[in-house]
Amino acid sequence: METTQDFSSQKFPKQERLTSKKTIEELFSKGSSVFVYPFRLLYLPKPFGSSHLPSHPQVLFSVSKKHFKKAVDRNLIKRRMREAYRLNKRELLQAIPTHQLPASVALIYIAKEKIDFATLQKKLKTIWLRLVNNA
RNA sequence: AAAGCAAGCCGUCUUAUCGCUGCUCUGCUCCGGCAGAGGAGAGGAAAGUCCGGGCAACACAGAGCAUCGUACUUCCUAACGGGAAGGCAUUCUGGCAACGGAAUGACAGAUAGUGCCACAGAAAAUUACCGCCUUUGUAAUGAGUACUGAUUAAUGCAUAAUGACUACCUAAAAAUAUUCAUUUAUCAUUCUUUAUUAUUCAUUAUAAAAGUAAGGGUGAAAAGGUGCGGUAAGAGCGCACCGCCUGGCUGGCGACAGGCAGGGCAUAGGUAAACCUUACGAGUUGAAAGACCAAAUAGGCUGGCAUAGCAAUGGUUAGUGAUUAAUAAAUAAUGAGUAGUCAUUAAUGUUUCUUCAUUAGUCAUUGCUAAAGGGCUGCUCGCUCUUGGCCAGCGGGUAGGUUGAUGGAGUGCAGCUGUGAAGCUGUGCCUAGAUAAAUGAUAAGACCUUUUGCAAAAAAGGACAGAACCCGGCUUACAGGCUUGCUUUUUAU
RNA sequence: GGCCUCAUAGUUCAAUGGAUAGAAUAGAAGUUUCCUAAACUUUUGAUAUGGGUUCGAUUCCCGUUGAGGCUA
Repeated sequence: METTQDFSSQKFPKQERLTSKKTIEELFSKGSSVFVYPFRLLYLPKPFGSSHLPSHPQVLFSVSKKHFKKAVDRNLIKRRMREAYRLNKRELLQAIPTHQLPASVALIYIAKEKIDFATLQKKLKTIWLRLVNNA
């Protein structure tokens, strides 16, 4: 496991995604949030004294069905968000010291219209910096 | 060639980099996975969830009722509210017509019953009302006839009066008769006008009775339609044609069509996407169903150890009592003896032993109970707080995982059967399988569309839309392109 | 994923299949007032949408769109 500490990897395997229903519920009920248009970011810090150190947070991307009725649009935005995170993962993770990394992060798309990939990337970086300052 | 309509088909492509999810192979592994290579990875509607089926769990003797759905016929199909072929109706259209063509149709039943049909209208379904017609009564008006009265005029083998003549008689006269005249009066007839009465006819009004359903401004809809006859007036009352109903016949598997005979038209208005009737069908719930594996945790269960209580049995220990036997010392008595001392006895004491009883403890076994301690009030009940252990096994089961779950009522081609939907045979082909949920992002190019532009080129954009167990349909959305057929127009030969 | 309900003026609601679709309130204009408020008068709907049944549809039936709810 320690060998996968390599930040240079642009991979985004399943361990780095948030899949557990329970932790999602916990995140949405207890997590603190940061808001930068067009995102809202929910995060949950690591449980105190947990022995095993995850090298990366578990991330979840979400788009509201109310704002985007069609599944095609939701899929497109989620894919763009995922790519933005994946391609900038190294930079983003190095910005935060390892012990301060949140355990789980939910990235929620708030805007009501589609945004192109470049600006999406920029906004993702700014909201991540806000998260760093808050933590 | 262009345009329109219809049917069918396709529905962006290529490369690079970085990724995502399965599959196969190889290697490594701490057996959880990891690495490398190869190859695969959204649709015609994947959508809506409107029908139907598979599959699964539960329910279920059978039948009926209720509820829901379907509704021209025959066929196709696993099934269907889908499809095919037909029938009928409506609309449009070609044609002089016969006869076609196209589109649409929730297209069973209103002659089983109930309900509703606003406004208008006589009336919305029983027929009633008005009206028409006939008869009768009454009234009025008009006409005719008759009677009566009045009136006017005319007429008269009428009457009377007067006069004359004649006859008779006579003195004369009167009277009588005849004839004539007169015109007065009366009467009669006719006519004019008028009145009354009666009657007849007509009209009107009114009342009653009978007939009738042709007509009655309306309305979406008015009790078969049109014509002729017929009638007091009318009426299928009769007849012709059309429509309707009934029953045979012929053709068709059938829906139905054709024709014949009869009924004379009624229990016949519309509405069943009003209730309803008839026939047929439907058990309920959905893959987040269901099946399996299974951490952690927990007053689940079982066993063992430990704990607390109660009861019984047995063992053991101790005490007490009784009993039996033994017994040293002390005490008492007796004897020997001055005494010490010695001996004997004692229903006395002590100790030990046997047996029995009882009490207490402890142990074991068995059975039962789980509680115990504290607080609130002294007790009971009640409430409340603390403790309620350790080990092993088992069961259910949470997180999680596996499965269900992707090759099938699949599809291209050919042949055969069938009008066709479709079926059968042969042969070839195909292969998404995610699970907070992959199938992408970026860059470059090609293709297409739009805008600007003479052009070159530039800019913007790439339809509708994303599998979630699977399949058959239906519905809805859709830029653009291709093929075929039909129609129209233009050009050329 | 599955199931159910609803849609009427700007807003909140009403309506038996029967016709100009009402009520309250808001908005606009006017009257009143020195001005405002209050009061009074007038005005504002393609009944979400497209079809069908019916003589006639807000109402009945079908399709589409949107909103809300239930289930796990």
